Amino acid sequence: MFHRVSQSHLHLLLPLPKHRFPFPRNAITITDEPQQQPSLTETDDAAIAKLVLESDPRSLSESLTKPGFQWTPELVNKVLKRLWNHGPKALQFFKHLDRHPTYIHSTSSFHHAIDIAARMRDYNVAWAFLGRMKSLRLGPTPRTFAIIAERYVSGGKAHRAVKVFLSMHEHGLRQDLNSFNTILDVLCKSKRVEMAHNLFKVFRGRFKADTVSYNIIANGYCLIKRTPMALQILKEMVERGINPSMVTYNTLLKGYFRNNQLREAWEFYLEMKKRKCEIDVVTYTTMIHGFGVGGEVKKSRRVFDEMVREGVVPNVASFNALIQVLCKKDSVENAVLVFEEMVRKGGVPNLISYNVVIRGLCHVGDMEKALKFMGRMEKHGLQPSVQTYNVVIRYFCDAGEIEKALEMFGKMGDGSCLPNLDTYNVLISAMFVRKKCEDLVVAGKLLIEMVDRGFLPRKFTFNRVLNGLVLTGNQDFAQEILRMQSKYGRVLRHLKL
DNA sequence: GTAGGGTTAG
Repeated sequence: MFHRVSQSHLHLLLPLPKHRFPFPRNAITITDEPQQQPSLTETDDAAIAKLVLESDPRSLSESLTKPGFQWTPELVNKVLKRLWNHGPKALQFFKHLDRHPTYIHSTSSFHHAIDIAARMRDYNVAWAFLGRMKSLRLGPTPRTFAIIAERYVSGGKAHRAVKVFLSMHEHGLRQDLNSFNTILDVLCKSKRVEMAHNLFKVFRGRFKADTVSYNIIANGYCLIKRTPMALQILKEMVERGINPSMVTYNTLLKGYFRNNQLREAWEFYLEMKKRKCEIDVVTYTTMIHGFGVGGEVKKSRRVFDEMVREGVVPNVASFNALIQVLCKKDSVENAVLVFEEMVRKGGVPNLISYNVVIRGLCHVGDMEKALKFMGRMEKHGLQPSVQTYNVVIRYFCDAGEIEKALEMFGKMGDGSCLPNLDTYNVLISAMFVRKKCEDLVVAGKLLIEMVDRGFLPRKFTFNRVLNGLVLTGNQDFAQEILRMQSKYGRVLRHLKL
């Protein structure tokens, strides 16, 4: 019963688009005369991303190497960012351009490519890029190793990350305090705090650990809600004659809130004042957010007023904190009032402001107003992000408005903002609520599409879709999905079907 | 781009 499915997500039900005329006319002019190089416009990166998405890999090379078109690192980076959620296409683009007769990739583009490859856990490709950088004498730089280490840690290979750091010198790079702090931070941000702390204890002497190093470790312990340990780190740094900074104190303060220790947080703040700390905008914002989500909305507002009284100017983050608090613990109406107040006072809402308000509106079921806010973003020079779409899609699904969710998803498919892992997960789950045969077919198509785009579905998702298809008599399609496993065998091995 | 505040559910 495909006829009930709306236009906007037809692309799921149809074969992939065939190669079309490369660039939208006028967006880019390709000429054979180098003298007439077109000037770059804002739409170039969008048009190129679209071309890459739609064209056949074999013909792509020619289109990209047409003489007369001027590539710049900035343009290449913009295109890579647009293709961020389509790793394979992004890398295809990068590799093709790497064979361009005259254009040579910049270090930052290599970093994007390495990041994308490693995120897909294709570490071999990432290292191959590093080798290519080396042969072009563009790197590697400390940043290159930071990226690789970060991806190893988030891929569950923290030990490899540490190894990479320890082998930096083999690539001609000095291990210094900066790179030491970076690896510590990478480990801490992924909650491998013990490992970071051990590394820290081994090397703090050699690298002369500084305030930053200690702050990173203290923050790590705050992230895993071990504030006593964070306090211990603070004590230790003082003992070793290293001065804590406002960053240190704000880190601890946030740690107390995160651990739901509101009283301790307040006492810590009073202590800061007693010690004549110059309470800054971060301190206040931390408290506005902390007290609010802890349920003390009045206190949150009082802190906001106190900040203004003390002559500390609230910035967007401060407003966002208050808006978020009101959405969660008060009413979305009041949150919107604060949003409007900020605009009236000349404050410029950013992506987070919008996402917070939109989520708040969705949460109370006011989808109409949420969409209105989405439309307003452009006035502030913003475009809905993948998070914006995900929120709206999620709440449409929760409300049972599957068609509208798919319609939203269709808008992303236009290429303005590619869906990410969360988008697919939310949408695939939603395909089970109506218990309709055709919904499961869509779920299957979504599953194939996400794998195609370099996302790894959870084993659960995979089995759920397969079972659903088999139960609804779609044996053939289930087979097709199983075949996909062998195609992507290496990547999907963890699924153990 | 060595560190701190603001965005994903109940």
